[in-house]
Amino acid sequence: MSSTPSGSRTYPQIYAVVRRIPRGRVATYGQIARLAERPGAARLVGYAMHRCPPGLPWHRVINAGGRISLPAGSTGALAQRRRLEAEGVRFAGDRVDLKRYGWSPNGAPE
DNA sequence: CGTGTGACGCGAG
DNA sequence: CCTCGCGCCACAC
Repeated sequence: MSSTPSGSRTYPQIYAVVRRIPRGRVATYGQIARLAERPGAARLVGYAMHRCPPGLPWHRVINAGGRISLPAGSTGALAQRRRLEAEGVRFAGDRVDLKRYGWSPNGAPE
């Protein structure tokens, strides 16, 4: 237990965390990495998201700056923003207020 | 079986 | 506000 040989479990773990993000809320890569028991591996989350399987609310994952990481103007970025707005997430310019829409893994029911 | 790399994070200048 | 650089880990070639 203490040493969770997550090893190859890392990806599934990341996906599991992303799936837990409630609708209308967003989580940052670093936060997900931490919840996936891989603190500091934010890049891994990004890597995992790049390979995200279908059915995953990948659009609820943004960077710590509250911005969409995908290249601005790219199809993915536009799709992500559109989905978030469809869930009630408002954008301040090209940024999201994490204080307001940031997901609290501890108990914050929406 | 080694190297590079990437939807990141953050301190410093 | 910006840029620069290091750390980080699994996966692709």
